[in-house]
Amino acid sequence: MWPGVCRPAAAASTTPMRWSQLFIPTLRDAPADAEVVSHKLLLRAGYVRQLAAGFYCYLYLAKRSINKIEAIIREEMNAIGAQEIFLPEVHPAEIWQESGRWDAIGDDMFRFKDRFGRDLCLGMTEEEVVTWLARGEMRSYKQLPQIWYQIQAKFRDEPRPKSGLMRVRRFTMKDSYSFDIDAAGLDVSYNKHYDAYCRIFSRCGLEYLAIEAHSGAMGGSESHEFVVPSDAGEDRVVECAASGYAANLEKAVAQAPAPTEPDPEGDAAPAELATPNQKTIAEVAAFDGLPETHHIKTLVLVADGQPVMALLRGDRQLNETKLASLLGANEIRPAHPEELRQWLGADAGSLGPVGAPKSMRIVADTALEGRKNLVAGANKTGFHLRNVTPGRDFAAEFVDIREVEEGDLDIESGQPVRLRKCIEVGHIFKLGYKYSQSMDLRVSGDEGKEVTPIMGSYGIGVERILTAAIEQNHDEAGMAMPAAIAPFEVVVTPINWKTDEQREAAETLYASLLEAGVDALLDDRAERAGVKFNDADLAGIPFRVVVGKKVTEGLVELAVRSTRQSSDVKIEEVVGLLREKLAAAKA
RNA sequence: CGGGGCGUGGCGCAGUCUGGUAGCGCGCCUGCUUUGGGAGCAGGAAGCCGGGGGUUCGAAUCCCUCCGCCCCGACCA
Repeated sequence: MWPGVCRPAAAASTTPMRWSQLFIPTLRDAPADAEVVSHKLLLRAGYVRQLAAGFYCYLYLAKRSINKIEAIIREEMNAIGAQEIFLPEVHPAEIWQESGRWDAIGDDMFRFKDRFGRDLCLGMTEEEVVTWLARGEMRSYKQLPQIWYQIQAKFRDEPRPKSGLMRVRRFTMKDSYSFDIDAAGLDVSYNKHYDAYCRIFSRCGLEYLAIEAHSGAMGGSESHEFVVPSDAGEDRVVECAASGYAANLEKAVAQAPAPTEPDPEGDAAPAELATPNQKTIAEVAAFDGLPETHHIKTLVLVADGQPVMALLRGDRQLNETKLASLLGANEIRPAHPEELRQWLGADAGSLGPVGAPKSMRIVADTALEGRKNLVAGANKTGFHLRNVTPGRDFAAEFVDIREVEEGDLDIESGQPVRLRKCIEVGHIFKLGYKYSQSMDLRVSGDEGKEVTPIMGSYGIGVERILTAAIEQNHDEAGMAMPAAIAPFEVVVTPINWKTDEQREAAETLYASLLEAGVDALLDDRAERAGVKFNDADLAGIPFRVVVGKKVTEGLVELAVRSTRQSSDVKIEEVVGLLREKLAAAKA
């Protein structure tokens, strides 16, 4: 009854790696609700199943792949002297209240109460916990620097989970935290992470970019994101091949092309122009016959309760992130129509800086600096003003608040930049003193005085590496996983399991692969060849050794998943050849 | 949270408009044949049609309501 019992004894020790015994539920058709490639393939290849929106079960293949990713991360983290720890995923509200994030974060945090009514949350990240830990135990500058890391589940109550494992509510993160005595020390810890991250993503077989990033709600100064270019990504990255500049669109800077025509000459005072029902820049430009670049786009926003006027050249878009960081605002929203009428006496579409209340802060994009005789709203519904000259007719702070667009010119090289969608796989932050200060972490310094350590925090999304690897390596047949993170390195596929020579040769070959340290799988199913080939291709196993008729001549076939090339190889040479190919693929 | 779509065996879908007690393909199980890219034949198992309420002699189908999932947007370390 038990198949294993009547099999040759040699096979008994490795039973779990026989395909016939594994639970790999491959699907011929992709479930209808999967949209992006990696999501479809993860489902079809039997890697994952969804439990609920944003919550996934990782089946055997996914788990093996994730284990390999984690092993690479551990090796590289250990190599920079980071110490692995493991923290609770449930946190008491108190520590988050101390840092101020209990209130700052909002609905993204899963919160609940225990039986006694105490407030708890599921960890989204663990700055508070490590700071609490350090505060209790760290006494002296002599104990610094420290780098602690863990690989742990993280929870975020995403408003819209999507795209398979790309944006989920429970995921695995490698998060690390550094404590240093001063900024120079933080630079060292930060750079160690930067280098380790480069090695990790390379070893995982990803084509990635390290880009300048916005530090967002994390606080802190410098920040880099590690991203993988892919259309399935959600981050937009500005890149200049000539200079090597790369930055998240949220903070990217570039030079906007010059206005399409020179500014009109003359120094006439602003003059009213009736523009009935002409609201958008495009409408007004069509109406007055001037190019969009000769118009001032006026946006009124409310930043943490304070009204702010943002001015842009007509053809440009506001970058809210830039504006928010300039203002130091947590929350920014467009002003309501009633507010506009109250503050400026006009409706959206006719707003402008001339005659705006003195109390209103006005921020103008640098692309408006030095311009003259432009068109702006008159703060009178249905009217605009001609001959508006910044500096003369209104005062403003000139700051770069515009969003970079494809084709804008790189600051350094002057070459056009390009915009690419990317998947964020890692992010590193110089936190500064945000947590050590708010949570009273101090150690004694070398002169006996207390010193506040400076911190950094560093994250890697483990499942995002898997997702990005699939997005970057697939074809019609399925995944073509990088060897370093594929669930198995090699699959041995006998064409006809009932043929004694093929079965025995496959068993022997499989055993010697295992002995040689190759992570191999034996496809011992009584399926037809096509089924086995298709499943192996779907699952993305990098190398396949086919044991067919030619085995009687001492030949097997070696197929490479990524190139879909195959060739006959002498059976006694396969193991050595595979070891070479694997070493090369994982280098 | 706004807009759109979908919920019928494991997967993909039809049936809903026009009410009559559920069907197709793939997969699964058994047997025989077959065996180098998702085999053929024969037989078989499997669905309270997302939940609740209502209308009706009768509801997958009509009405009300709730829930879930996907997509676009908002949001997002």
